[in-house]
Amino acid sequence: MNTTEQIDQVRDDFITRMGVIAMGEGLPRMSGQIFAMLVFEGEPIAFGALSRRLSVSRATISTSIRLLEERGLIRRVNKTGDRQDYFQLADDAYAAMTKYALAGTRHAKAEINDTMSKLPEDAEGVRARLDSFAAFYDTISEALDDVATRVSKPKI
Amino acid sequence: MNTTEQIDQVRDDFITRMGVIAMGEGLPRMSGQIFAMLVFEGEPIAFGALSRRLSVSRATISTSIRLLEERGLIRRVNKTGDRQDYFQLADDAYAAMTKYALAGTRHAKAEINDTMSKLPEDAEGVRARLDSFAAFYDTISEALDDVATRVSKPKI
DNA sequence: CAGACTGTTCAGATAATTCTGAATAGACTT
DNA sequence: AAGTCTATTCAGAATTATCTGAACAGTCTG
Repeated sequence: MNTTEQIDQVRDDFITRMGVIAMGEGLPRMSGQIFAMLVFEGEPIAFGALSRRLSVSRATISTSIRLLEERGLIRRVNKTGDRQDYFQLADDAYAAMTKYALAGTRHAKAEINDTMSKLPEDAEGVRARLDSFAAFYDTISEALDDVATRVSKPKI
Repeated sequence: MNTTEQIDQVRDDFITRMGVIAMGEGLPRMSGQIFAMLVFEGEPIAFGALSRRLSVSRATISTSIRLLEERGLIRRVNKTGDRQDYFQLADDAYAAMTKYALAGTRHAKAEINDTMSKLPEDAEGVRARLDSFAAFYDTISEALDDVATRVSKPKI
């Protein structure tokens, strides 16, 4: 087995695993696999190549790509002289990932707070418990906020 | 509208919302709703009451409960003189929740590391990119670990 | 012991997600 | 302009997740 074959095998394995990990994080498998492929390859990959190498229809690539773009995880780039779209990791992909999670925990906290605001004055026990719950999401949010800044590339 | 009716309405609304939040965090809606109900009520709730108040079959309660127990989020308690099982939040429910997430990020990092170990020596670019990816999960893991300790009740 | 009640399991039903192929529209080439 | 290549959209197919009812085993009660 030569080096190229070895790398191909490692890459396919990595893609498979990251598809599973992605599902655990609330992302569709295919989006995770595309992300994994972009991490692995580094350089921009063509739309058609994604469809071919992941053995999946162009329609699926299109919708998976959209999700990744919406979350700020990937970037669409043009190669002059080629009509295809190319994709690569966003510069701040990991920060974007973190911020998305952060938005989720903040939203959860907001929902809890909103619930609390509707409680009658005398519902002290409930209020205390919801407060603890909200505090938990707050603690996580703080931690994620910290991660986001640590992970962000310093803009020069 | 009296206070009891008001609280009932707020509770049902809270349960609905938390079902949605739970889905966003990779938990089935019903598990989230049960968890929400236990947070809201504070005191132990009977198996039958869960089925009735969430308008769902006993089979569903049984499997949802199992998931929550496996994750250490709730506790099954006995009431003397009552054959039903009762459930309440685990003492360290929020810490358990955090630890579960932490296990996920550590697993992700392990998968990436495993992939790296299979790379041929000369695949420097790939190695560097996977290293950044792993470092990201590491940063999140650290943050979650910190949250876990901050959220844990000090055992007296 | 017979009957009532409890929680679990599992096959099948139901609902939700994800993927595909066909249709479409835009852009480039000749 | 006609033909080719591109990405997107969308209705329906395929897959996956979730819920249910029935069967079951255990436990209590009379």
